[in-house]
Amino acid sequence: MESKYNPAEIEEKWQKTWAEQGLDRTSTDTSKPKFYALSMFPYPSGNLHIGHSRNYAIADVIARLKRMQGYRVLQPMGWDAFGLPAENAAIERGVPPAKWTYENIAHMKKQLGMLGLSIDWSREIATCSPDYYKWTQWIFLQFFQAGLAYQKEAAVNWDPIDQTVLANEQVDNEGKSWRSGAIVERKLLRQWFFKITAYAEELLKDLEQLTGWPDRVKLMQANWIGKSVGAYLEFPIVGSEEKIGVFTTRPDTVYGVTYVVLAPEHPLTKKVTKSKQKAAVEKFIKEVSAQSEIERTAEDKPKRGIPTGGQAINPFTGQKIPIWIADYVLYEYGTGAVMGVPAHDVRDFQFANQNQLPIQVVIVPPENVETFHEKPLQEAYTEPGTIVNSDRFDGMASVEAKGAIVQYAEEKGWGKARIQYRLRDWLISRQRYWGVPIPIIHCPNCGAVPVPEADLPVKLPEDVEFSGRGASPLAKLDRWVNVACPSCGTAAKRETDTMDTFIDSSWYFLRYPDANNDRQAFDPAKTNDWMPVDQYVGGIEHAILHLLYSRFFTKALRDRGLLNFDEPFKRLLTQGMVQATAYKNPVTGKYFPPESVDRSNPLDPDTGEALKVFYEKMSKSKYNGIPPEEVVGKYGADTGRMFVLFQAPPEKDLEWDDAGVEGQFRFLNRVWRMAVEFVEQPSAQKPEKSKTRSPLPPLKRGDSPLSKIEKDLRRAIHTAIKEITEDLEGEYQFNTAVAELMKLSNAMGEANCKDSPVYAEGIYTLVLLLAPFAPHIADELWHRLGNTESVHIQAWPKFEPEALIAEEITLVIQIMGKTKGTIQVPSQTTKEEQEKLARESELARRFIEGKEIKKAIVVPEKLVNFVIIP
RNA sequence: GCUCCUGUAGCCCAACUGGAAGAAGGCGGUCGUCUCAAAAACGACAGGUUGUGAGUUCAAAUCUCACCAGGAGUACCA
Repeated sequence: MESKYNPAEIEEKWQKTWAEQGLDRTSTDTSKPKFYALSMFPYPSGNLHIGHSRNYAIADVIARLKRMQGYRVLQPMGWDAFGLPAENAAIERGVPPAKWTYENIAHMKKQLGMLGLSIDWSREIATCSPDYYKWTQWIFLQFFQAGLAYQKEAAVNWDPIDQTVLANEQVDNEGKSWRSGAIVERKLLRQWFFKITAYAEELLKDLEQLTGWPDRVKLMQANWIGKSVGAYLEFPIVGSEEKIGVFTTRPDTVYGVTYVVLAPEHPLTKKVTKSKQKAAVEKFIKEVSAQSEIERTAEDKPKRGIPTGGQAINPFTGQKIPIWIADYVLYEYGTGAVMGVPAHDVRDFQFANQNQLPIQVVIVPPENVETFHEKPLQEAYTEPGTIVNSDRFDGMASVEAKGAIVQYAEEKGWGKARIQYRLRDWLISRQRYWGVPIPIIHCPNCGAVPVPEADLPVKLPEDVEFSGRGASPLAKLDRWVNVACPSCGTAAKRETDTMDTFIDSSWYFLRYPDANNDRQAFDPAKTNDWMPVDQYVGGIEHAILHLLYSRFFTKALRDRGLLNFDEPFKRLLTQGMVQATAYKNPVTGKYFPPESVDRSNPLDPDTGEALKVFYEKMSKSKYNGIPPEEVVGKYGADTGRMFVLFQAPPEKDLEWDDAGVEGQFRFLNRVWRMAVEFVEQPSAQKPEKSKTRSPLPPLKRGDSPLSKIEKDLRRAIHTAIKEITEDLEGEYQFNTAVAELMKLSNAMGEANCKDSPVYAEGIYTLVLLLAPFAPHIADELWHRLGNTESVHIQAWPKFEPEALIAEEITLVIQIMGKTKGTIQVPSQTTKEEQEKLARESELARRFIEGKEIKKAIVVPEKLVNFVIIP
């Protein structure tokens, strides 16, 4: 038997053994409680780097812990396999997308295998497989029948690089595409949408139940949904039957409205414009529409507007007020028109001042009702206050006036209460090839007709050409496009758009519990049994996108009677990125591979300029991605796992550090040596062999009571069990859990009782506690200790409370909050006894002699603080 | 601009619900043991105003306020 720790050998051996024994298969023993551990499935880009593995290592530790704790655990894996890179590979290199994708999957699956993850591969799914996307199409049809999928013409985000439209969620705050980084353009197109807005209120409200989610993710979703409570009010147009509807959150300011503004795109613009203004208005609209979205909404840009010459009536005051159009009013939000209250809105104030529009104060600060009018307003007063100049509402508090004015408006028929959301419907069609075909046939007689269920899947044709230009390859494929209408038989055409790939990932977690079902998307009984996901692990970048869409899908499918729960992910852990050193020329922006530069003096090999050295997210383009093979080959997967778990708390970014990796390797070596020496030592107290799932194999204990050394070691052992279990069950502090493992190993090394059964208990416990983190070495050592079954099916150790009790404890003595020293006192004494012992101690007496003690503060088992009168 | 997070030794990071100026663990550093030497291993050590300033408290890294620095989200949403 080799006595040196050889990770390459044992890792391969155990991975093979586990596979043969089916150790990673999902248990079907329903007498056990279930635990569904899920990592966000990867896009098969071709290569895994060590950054990805952090995600899987975290989920794997949790899955392995839960298995040892007696749960039946589902930890599946799959591939988010549709998407543009495959298509780009086809355009650039002529490789068919399917071939490219499946080859990448094969390679990445091998890489994942090296990490020793306890994944049930019998449930593997790939979203690009017809077995899977058949059901994506089926779900689309469910949505279509429920009125949740519809077509409309809308101004949409067009990505000029990827040649497709994008959903709002997929455009960042700089107006750039999430994928290509291109500035998106506005286009008016007829597209497919999912009616996610129908669930706006529930998506917002149910965030409250997600107590296992990080607050910031919930906050981001709440902001994205953007609920505003206010009123819809109508302003009749002078000389017309029509009215301008506006949404406002400040109905309490309606008596201060001095003008109304329409968005330039607003259809009423043409009707209200007087002939004198026509030319100027048209010119203005042309200028605005020529601007890009970002130009138009730039922060420091002055608000530009122009009068239409038309007038409206403020029904509350009966006054005639001018109608303007301005670029700061967004057509897409609310009604595309706003009421102007310059006295009480920052933007309106700025706009009114620029354009010499009147300002009417209707709310004043409650403390200076009398004097507020004496000076002209310097800025908008947006705080609550007392209502003035508002007829019957004068003197009312503005917060109360909100409701009163809305009620009054309802009585008079001028408007009503309204809740407005920022969330828009989800644009789901994409003008690309490598995605799920939308199962719709457009018939000249019947309109949009769903493909009958029996004809699913609508397969993606494989013999297509990729030019990379113009319309999607599907649109050019006549023999695929032309089809008879399923309803009336007339010559009709297939929908040639494919679905947003975020649809594929909005339900994959529902498929895993029943991944090989060829008759249903999933058997509701199985999915309802396993769902919701107990622990979901993934990147923060999906805080809105994937996580919001999945919540929407869950609720929509629940309402179709397919699911019996409201939320898909009970607990969410958003892990930080793994960063590595990147070398960049700050002038040219070019990155260099670390091996091409001198690390002590990094210079650009081409120009000789000094390079900037910094940590950045691992990526191919920055030459700083570390392939798992490199780490696994050098130190083994166990070391790699230990490092990413230890180096930083899971939600924080982590900096790759070669020296730190070596530190973990050293630690595993130390554990190895300790266990092997124990096995080889003849005098060691080996426990009886046991096949049972008892917390620990029963130890042979002598009759003699434990020595102090043994008691101290035992306390260290059980403290480690307690701390590590808490770290893994509560807030997921893998970094401190690993530190506890190290502490235990240090305590073992120092303990001078290698022949004691307590030492044996320590060895066994250390290996068991190590198992979720470093599964290979743990199983190898477990077997070397004489066990015949895997460490991973053993019961997780439980700490014994009495083992934690120390005989003596240290009490801190403070005088006026200043520490003066410590005394040793017996443990398990009362607060009063502790105070008495402290008071009588020589240490305290030195300070309190002859002084009056005002009071003594006792923190049990910790300190006694005397407050004295000097 | 608004909202949120972070700020502890050369570096990464601990510190339970406020409770020791002995702050866990790791990396790096220094010194020693071992060795012909080195690596590995083992042992020992290393003066840090807990970003700054104020406040609350018997007691503050921990609570409050202001400021500084870094990061994230969001941005004319009416």
